[in-house]
Amino acid sequence: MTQGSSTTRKAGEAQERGTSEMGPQAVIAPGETGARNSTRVRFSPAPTGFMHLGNARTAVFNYLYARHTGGTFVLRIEDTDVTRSTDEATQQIQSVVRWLGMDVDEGPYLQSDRFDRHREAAAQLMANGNAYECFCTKDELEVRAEAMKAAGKAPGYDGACRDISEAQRDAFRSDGRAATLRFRIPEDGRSQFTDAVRGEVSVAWSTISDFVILRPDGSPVFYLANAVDDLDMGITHVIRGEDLIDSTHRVLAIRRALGAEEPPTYAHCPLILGPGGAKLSKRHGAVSVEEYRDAGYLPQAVLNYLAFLGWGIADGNEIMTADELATRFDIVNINHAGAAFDAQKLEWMNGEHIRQLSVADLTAAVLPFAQVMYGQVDATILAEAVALAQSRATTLVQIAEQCGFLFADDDAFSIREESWEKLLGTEHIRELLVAVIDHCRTCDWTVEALDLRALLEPLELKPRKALPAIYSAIEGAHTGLPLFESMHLLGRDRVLQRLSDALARLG
RNA sequence: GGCCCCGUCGUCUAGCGGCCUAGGACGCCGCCCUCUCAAGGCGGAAGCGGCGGUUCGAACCCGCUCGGGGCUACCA
Repeated sequence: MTQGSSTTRKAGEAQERGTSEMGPQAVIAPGETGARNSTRVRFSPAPTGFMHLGNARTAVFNYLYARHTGGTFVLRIEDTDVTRSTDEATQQIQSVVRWLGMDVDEGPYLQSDRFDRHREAAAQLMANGNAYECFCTKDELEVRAEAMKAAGKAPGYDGACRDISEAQRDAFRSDGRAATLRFRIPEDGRSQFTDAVRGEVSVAWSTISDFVILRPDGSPVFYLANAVDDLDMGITHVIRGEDLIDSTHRVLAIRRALGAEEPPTYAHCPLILGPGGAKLSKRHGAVSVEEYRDAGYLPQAVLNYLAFLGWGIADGNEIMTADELATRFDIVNINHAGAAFDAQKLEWMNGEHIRQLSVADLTAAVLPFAQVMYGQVDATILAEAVALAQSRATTLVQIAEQCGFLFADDDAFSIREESWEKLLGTEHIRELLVAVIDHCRTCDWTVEALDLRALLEPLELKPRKALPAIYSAIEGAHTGLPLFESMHLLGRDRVLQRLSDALARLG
């Protein structure tokens, strides 16, 4: 609960800042090219689960557009469904947004802090005849919807309470029935708006039935809260998933009924699909941002990848920083077709970003993973190993694993099954190990002196055939970080120990 | 069922009536480099869902068809 109250307080503060932000004069910091313009976008997820990649992509688009226009990026938590919303999810959303490097300019606002305002708007809608009380119970609605479906008709609300008399309403109330508030949809005509990515979107009102805007417990439903908050918060651009495109007609209707003049610009983005084109789900593997974070993905890589899902530019280079993306990003380049999530491409992109990091930065990123795996690690040794691993890994976890032979306790060191087989299959393996041991006992402990290739010729062995065995003995795998550097980092004693262990194991 | 949307290599995409014998990227295959593995370099296979129009000319415009998706909640 501590978490919850701190979130609420934070949201409240931000809210005040938001309303008092308009000072008499806008101050432009020296060196800045211009004032923040009036573009206001918001990322407004429902805190009902983990941060899905689709949600994250929506956040990225909004953030990039805010930065592109010099506008304001607002975070609003749509927790109108109190039964499904959790404080943990609210925290996770913020933590993921922060991890991805997206600075929130305003918020987080919690819709649950604004229920009074939503109820006020609902009262206004009731007063001007755009909403009415509905006393139908959920069970009744379900039964009637089934019946309509069976009759081959659209299963929406049948308007039973639309025009009942005050006397009937009183009767329902004295029956102890609780009322929801429904929005009154126009009888005929069409709803129409211009979508920045879809163009003209229109639908007949007759296909939309009166919908609930206020629950019996007084909490608002999405449509109401969404309309009111976008209005109150001065949102100018709504960038979100295409799954919400049909709800736009309802939100816009509420807006108008509330007396709003100009609607915001809506931009509905294609959904992110799983492999095969089906909806992306847990069946397809990791679908939450947290999972990628924990698997050793760099935030800048995830952001980069997500930016190019459903958005594209002609330029060949796809590896970009957040700043470059913000410069290039624009709504006109958002695609129409759904985009399948490609974990392989994300992995490749992560590798690219890993390679762009300085060794110091990469080491800092790998350190927490290495510590979880091996306890305390020597930062200097780690940095040297990371430098060797940088071009050999696509995730931070892989790097930590490749460095494992340096940090794992000696009694925990083991050789992979297939690598031991490789060693066994190596010609003159005994002589080779003996020669390497002899060499390592006395040679200078430098990378140059540890170049084992000179030892191979007398045994008539090729590096390509023979060295993997030594890789196995030293690193526990026949593939790994460059051998001579690795031996140098491991140190003479441990190298000799591992080599003689291997020799002994040969029997 | 109804309403709405979408359709370029396996995947992400460029294309916006002639610049397209369709470009780039991931993945895949081959070669080079090389102490393993990678990284890197070079090369290759692979696509306009289909059918009709319109036009001198269509990936781009129109119609139909097929396929995919979304919505149709007191979820968002």
